[in-house]
Amino acid sequence: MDQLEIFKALSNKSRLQILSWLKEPEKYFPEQEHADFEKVGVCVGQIQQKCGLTQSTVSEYLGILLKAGLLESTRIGQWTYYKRNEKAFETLSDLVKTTL
Amino acid sequence: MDQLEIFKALSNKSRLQILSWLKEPEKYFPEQEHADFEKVGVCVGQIQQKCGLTQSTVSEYLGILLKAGLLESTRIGQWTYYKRNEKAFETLSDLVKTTL
DNA sequence: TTGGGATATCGGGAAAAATCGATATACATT
DNA sequence: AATGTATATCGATTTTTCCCGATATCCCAA
Repeated sequence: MDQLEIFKALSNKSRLQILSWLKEPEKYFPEQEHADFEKVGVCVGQIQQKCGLTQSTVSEYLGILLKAGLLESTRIGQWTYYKRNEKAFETLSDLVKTTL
Repeated sequence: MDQLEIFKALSNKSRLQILSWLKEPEKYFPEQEHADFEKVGVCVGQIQQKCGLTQSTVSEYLGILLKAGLLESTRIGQWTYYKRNEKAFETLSDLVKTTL
């Protein structure tokens, strides 16, 4: 768990927004055909539509959050689904409380 | 408590380092003549020496951490002392756990 | 009230991040 | 094999951050 990398990943309004949407996918995204929110999360295209950023930017941002360990991804067919890694947020919370 | 501002403040190796030093001033800084670590923290000059950055950079960095609410400052004579605002770290920890 | 020391602010050059369009890759369907 | 769709990567431009030196401000002591 690289503190600096995580804080950099969190230093962007759009990325914070994405994380908050992914906290309650059923609230912020329409039904998905091929996969379950709970199991695998939300696909890139859905996230992109809400963001209002280009596909390439959103893909990169998701990569940044993934690399920092805050998201997990699953490829199913032509789609890549992203969901939060809740464990990472708990670990981060503890880190902020005890060692930061 | 502005999430984004806080995460930006934490997105820098030197600033993280400073925060960690200020967690245990007596361990990382020599005795101070004019003030108490517990009460007011450590003065800019001491912090600068450990950083190896210029005086202006360190002053700016402390300002960033102060503005984000992570530090508190006290002016005594010609010195400005900075110490951690532990309450802010607890609040941040909770925020990461519950709302982020 | 003048000089010196501590800190803050200003202006700038270099490095990194944000963000895009274009293109590549990967998979599914026909 | 060819086409279409979803995502990833590349290259480029703009914006932001990093970090410095120079200067200004603030405070103390002589």
